[in-house]
Formats: sequence, C-alpha cells, structure tokens
Amino acid sequence: MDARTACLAVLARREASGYEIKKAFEDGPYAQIQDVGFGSIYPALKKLLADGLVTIADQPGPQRPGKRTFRITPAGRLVFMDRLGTAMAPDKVRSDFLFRLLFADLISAGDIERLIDQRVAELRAAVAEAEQCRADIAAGDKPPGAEFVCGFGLTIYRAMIDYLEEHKYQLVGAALLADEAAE
Amino acid sequence: MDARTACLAVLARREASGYEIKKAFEDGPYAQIQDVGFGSIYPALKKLLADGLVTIADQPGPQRPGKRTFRITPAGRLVFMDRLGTAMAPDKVRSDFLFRLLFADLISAGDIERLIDQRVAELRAAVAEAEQCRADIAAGDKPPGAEFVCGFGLTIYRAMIDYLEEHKYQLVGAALLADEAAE
DNA sequence: GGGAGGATATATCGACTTGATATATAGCGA
DNA sequence: TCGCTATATATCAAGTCGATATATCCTCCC
Repeated sequence: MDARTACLAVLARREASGYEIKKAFEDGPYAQIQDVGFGSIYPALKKLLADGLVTIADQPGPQRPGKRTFRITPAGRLVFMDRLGTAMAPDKVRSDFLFRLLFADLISAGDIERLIDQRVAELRAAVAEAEQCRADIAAGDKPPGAEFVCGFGLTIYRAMIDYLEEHKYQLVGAALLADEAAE
Repeated sequence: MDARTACLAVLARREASGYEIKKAFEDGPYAQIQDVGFGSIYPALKKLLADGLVTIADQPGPQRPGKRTFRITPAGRLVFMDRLGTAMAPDKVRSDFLFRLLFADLISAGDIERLIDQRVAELRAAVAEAEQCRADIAAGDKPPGAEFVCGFGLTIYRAMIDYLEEHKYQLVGAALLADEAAE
C-alpha cells in the first residue's frame, strides 16, 4: 500500500488537508493497520494533484492560512476502486518486543518481566482505544467495515494479553534458573 | 530495528553468510517478526565489517566460490547486548487485508467473501508452519525464547482465524443487503 | 554425458518511506 | 502578554524495499 493509495482512501470518505490525513492514520481504525508520515503524504498529494486524481476544494469558512483542503475527483475514485481490486501485499508484523524475547537467554529475569509487563500495559491501552473506537462507530453512521476491523483488533489485542500473562513465567522461570546456574 | 542489529542478532547465534541471514528471516521464528532484504543486508554487513563488529571466518570445508561466512566479534557481541537493553520501537502491523475490509462497502459481497476465505487459508498455512517450527524447537536444543515466540504466533493466528470465521457473515450480509438496495 | 531447473550466493539500483527538523500561525489559559 | 499546544506545510538525509543482474553448484531425468 503506497502513500498515494492511502491518501485516496481517506479522501474517498471526506475532504481533508495533508495534516488531517496524517491524523487519520494516528487514531481511529486506520491506526492499527497503516502508518504514513508527512514525508510521504505531501509528495503523494502533489503527485495526485498533478495527475488530476484530487483537486483543491474551495474554502467556504474561515480557514487557517496555509491550509489546503483536498477533494477526490471522479477519476481519483475510479483509480482507488481499481486498487481495491488489485492483488494484496501480504500482511506484515514488525515487533521489536518479540525480537527481544527471542534473545531472552541473554537478558536477566527481572528485565524480561519488566519487558512483558510494559507490553501488557501498552496492549491494555490499545484495548481501551479500540473499545472507544467501536463505541464511536456504533453511535455514528459509519461503514460496516470499520466495526469489523475494530472488533478484529480488539480480539487480537486480548488474545495477546492472555498469552503473555499465561506464559510469562515459562520465560521468567527459565531465566531465573539460568541466573542461578551462572552464579 | 535496523538491518545492522538484525545481522548481529543472527550472527550472535551462529556464523552465517549474507544469504543465510536472509533465509533466517524467511522461515523460523524470525519470519513472523521482521523482514530484511538483500538490499539492506549486504550494506549492513559491509558496515559491520568496517567497524570491526564482525569478521570473515576462515573456511575449513569446501565452499561455494563467492561465499563469505561472517562471525561476530566480542566487540560486536557487546554492541548487540547493548541494543537489547535500549528502548524498543513500538510494534507495527501493516495489513492490506484489513485496509480493504475498511472499504467493504465499496466491494461486492462475493469479493469480500473471497478476500476473507483467502486470508483464512493463508493463516492456516501460517499455523501449520508455526506448529512445525515449535516441533523443531522441542526436538533441538533451542533457547527458551524461540518456543515462547512460536507459541505466541500460533495463538494469534488461531485467534484471527476464529474471529474471521465467526464474523464473516456480519460483513458479507451487510454487503448483500447493500447490493440488493442498489438494484 | 548433458541439459533443465532450482538452490545458493553476492551485489546494485531507483523509488519510496521514515524520522527529524524547520518554519509559522492560531488559540487558550495563567 | 507570555508560553504552551495544536494546526499546518515542507524538506532532507539515511535507510528500506523490490526488482534485477550475474554466476556457480547440485540434483534429477533423459
């Protein structure tokens, strides 16, 4: 998924500035799935504008000085629909946390426990956010996919928490034994 | 996690060529967690060699012509241990699959069902691979972290399959209703 | 023996992403 | 009015990604 498609996706739902597109990928359902920085968004919007897939919306209300609100064009909508039908890239995970646990034998038992506790706390925060997100969706008139994706995230976060709590001492215990043996 | 650290991690366990490092990130426990291409590995090894964190191991047996086997140095081991203690980058997911489902209202019911079925099939393959991986670990004398991480992956994959199968018709049903309304 | 195909092996290139940084205005509370 | 945060755009160096080029070795089958 390139930045151009990501911008088109947000604009397919509503008009937005580059800044607002960035925010859409920081919270809400997109946040769990994708990550796009300014360094990708602004060049992408420039290209989309040059290709006629988005236009700059005229500004009815009082606006911030530099702000430009983008609107998707019919051509842009066609291109986006076409992308939705094209082959998917395989899903990817990048986890520094699990990477460290692979080398648990090189870390002290205390540090392992701290690492896992910290991650569980982060996951609990993610659960709270996903629950909030789902409540917002139920209240507003959002597309059915959003609820499905939020529910998916919620389920997975909970499964992760359960696994970490159930198996934590398998790892910490092994580290304690190793620490003793080293003495 | 940069490519240099990734190379050091593999070399912390055993000597390996660039090609073998790449393979380590294609199957086995690293595969679920990280992804590194040749375009990152070879420049990383060059830098590590220049910094004295790895050396080229002498070649006892008969070897392939161009092959160079790298060995981590004591300095490299220190740097790697230090990295393990440094702040973690937050975990990231990138899912083209979920992204498409967010726009399920723009896709036909049949296509949604196909999309989900395909993903479930991929996940089943991932489960089989993780089970194989865990069996290999139990047989050999692998570090405790590997079993933990494989089990984690297995649990999450299964949770994903369950959710997709249980909620599939929530999404497909909504799409069918929308298709009818459009006629 | 020989040839096809696949696995092993290194290297590089352009396009893109990432993370940091620079710049500036608006709004709000102390 | 001073400082803080949020809004807003833009750019840069460093690094990553995916494709491609090149070459050798091994195995299987005719």
